[in-house]
Amino acid sequence: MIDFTASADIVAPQLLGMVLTHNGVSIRITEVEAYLGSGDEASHTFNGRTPRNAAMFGPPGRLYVYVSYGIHRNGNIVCAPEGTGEGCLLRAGEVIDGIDLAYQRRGDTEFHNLARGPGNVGKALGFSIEDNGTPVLLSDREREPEWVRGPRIGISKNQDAALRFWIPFDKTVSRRRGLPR
DNA sequence: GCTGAGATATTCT
DNA sequence: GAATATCTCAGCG
Repeated sequence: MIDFTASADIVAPQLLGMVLTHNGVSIRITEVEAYLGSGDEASHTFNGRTPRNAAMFGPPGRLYVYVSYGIHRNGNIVCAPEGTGEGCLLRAGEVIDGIDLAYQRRGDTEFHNLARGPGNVGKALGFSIEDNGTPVLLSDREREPEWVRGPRIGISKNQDAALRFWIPFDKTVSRRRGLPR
């Protein structure tokens, strides 16, 4: 079982390949990003505690959901001891259960696009603001999959930090503008 | 495959 | 009141 009181960049690779179940849909996690508490300018918690990011300072192993660009619901798993403010952003996954429900929420699309990209993960799993602080349902994985780490995506600060973790060559991992596979 | 534009909650001044 | 944000989609090649 994962020790969620560890730092986010320690927990992140352990999440890869695990099955997350929420609101009737299960995904196998294929891509995550770690956001640290201090010294990480890109983290929501960098400028201290606010009503929005309160859940990230709460007990680890819980959910932190926030609205991105006013449109998307992005989900994080809270890491590190309570009060630290670290988390792992769920960037992509492969839907393995509740597929009908996922299609219903996402509309007609390619199968591997169902939970490809952070906003789409939130949509497929039906994240909402009310889910803040709710426990995360994770299955144990049988063995650790192969994974790699690299720079994060879609942020404007501290891009050089290699805090993105993903399973290489997986169809469901978001391939952003001309970045390495 | 790549580019450009749009959407609004939250925070900062 | 203004700026920013852990993006996504349609439209084109």
